[in-house]
Amino acid sequence: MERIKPHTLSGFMELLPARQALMERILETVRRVYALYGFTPLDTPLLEASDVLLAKGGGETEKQIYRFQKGDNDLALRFDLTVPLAKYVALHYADLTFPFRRYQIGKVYRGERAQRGRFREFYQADIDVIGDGELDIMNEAEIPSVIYRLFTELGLTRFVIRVNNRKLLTGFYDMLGLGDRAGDIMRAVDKLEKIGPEKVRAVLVDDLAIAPEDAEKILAFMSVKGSNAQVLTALEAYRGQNETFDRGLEELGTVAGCLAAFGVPESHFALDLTIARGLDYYTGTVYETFLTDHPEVGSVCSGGRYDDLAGYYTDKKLPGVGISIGLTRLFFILDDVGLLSDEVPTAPADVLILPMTDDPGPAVAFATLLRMSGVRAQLYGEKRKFKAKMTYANRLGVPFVAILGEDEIAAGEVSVKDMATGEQKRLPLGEAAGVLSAVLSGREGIAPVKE
RNA sequence: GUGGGUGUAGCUCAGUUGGUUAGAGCACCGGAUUGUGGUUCCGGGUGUCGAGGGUUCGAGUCCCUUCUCCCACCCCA
Repeated sequence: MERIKPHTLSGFMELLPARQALMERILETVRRVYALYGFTPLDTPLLEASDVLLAKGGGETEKQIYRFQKGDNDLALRFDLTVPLAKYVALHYADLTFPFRRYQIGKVYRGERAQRGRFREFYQADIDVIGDGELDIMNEAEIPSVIYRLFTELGLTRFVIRVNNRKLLTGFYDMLGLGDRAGDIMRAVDKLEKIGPEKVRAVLVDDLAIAPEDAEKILAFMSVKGSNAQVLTALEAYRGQNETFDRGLEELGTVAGCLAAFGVPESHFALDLTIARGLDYYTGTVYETFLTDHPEVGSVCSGGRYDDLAGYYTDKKLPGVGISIGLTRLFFILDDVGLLSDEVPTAPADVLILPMTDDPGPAVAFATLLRMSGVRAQLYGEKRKFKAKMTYANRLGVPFVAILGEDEIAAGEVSVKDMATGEQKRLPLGEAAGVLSAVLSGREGIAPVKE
């Protein structure tokens, strides 16, 4: 028989058990924090009708989406969680309560070429607040606090949430009479940090045919840096020339002004005029979160305010604000730089029970007793040499082994071995269960990431 | 989609101007130790040299085709 060489497609992450356990822990943390802010869980199909997913049409989406035929059905894999949300909200509009706050964690698919930190299948963890007709600015101000809380609970300390406002930018470009070029310009300016001001100037002037004096004004505007207060003060100089700009400045001030009350320290928050976000549907506050030590992998969390979520599906005006965390990318980089915690108990069980006799009854009964006490217990039933059983325990990383041989069974006891210290003790069954339960509780609450 | 690399053991890699039976470390398996793992010692190579074709007395090595994966761009989490 000819064997097929097993392989996993590039751009698809596949983890070994210990790593997967850490990933699950991160997923749990994300769910817990999102729920803490009043977001309700939502799930939607991985697969949708192509006409639904591609309602917007054209552009990168069409190029990158996985699309195929099954019978007469034209299907596509979701490439983000926002479009499915738009469909969902339009479809169930009558049954939802607005503002609708949902979180969704799921895999999305993009048929682009994989590279370091770029995946073709990856987890996104989204939150969005959808308003019916209107949505207060406070929702935009609250978003950074969710990011801050979540990243902190994950164990991260070195990250910065960068915030900008699209109205500020479009207003500014309108002032220069470049409103219709805003998209191209923003994309060029977005590269400032990566390629430097000289190259951005070249792109603006040579590639985009922007007048040199306008390019100077753009670069001067983008060079506004400093504390939040300093940036806001510097922006005051532009006030009064454009209504949209002024509104953007107000909004940015409001968002920055709420930070302290929301518990976000200024050290983890930066007004950054170069942030624009590639997606063109943002209309207000935009967010990008970077790991301070690893800017090269790009944003691990981004999003913003949009005015029209579901215009392709409904007449209802549904403004919203949301963010998406690239969990797979985040996990990849943390693992890559050795930041994933090695203190998290990733063993699949706390106690491995080794029956030494032909009759498994006593071992099964002890396993049941442990599980009743909330201790994760696993039975090892294979008839192998004792040494092999111990090796198995060692490789699983279980902290305790419980040995039930003839002597122990006859005495109504069990030998409990602490794998870390090598210490071994014989205890009555009930007492052993109590001791293990007590020792093992209080091992929770360790962040999945160390810093 | 564009451009550039790569491919030898489970992993990281070495392999001379083409030369006979393809190597190292780690990992893994067995034993020392039949009720004690993680340390130590002894033993074991587990391989379609990515695939197909060609040149040659002879190909891991040279040529062609193809696939794969990686890196960068585009774009993005």
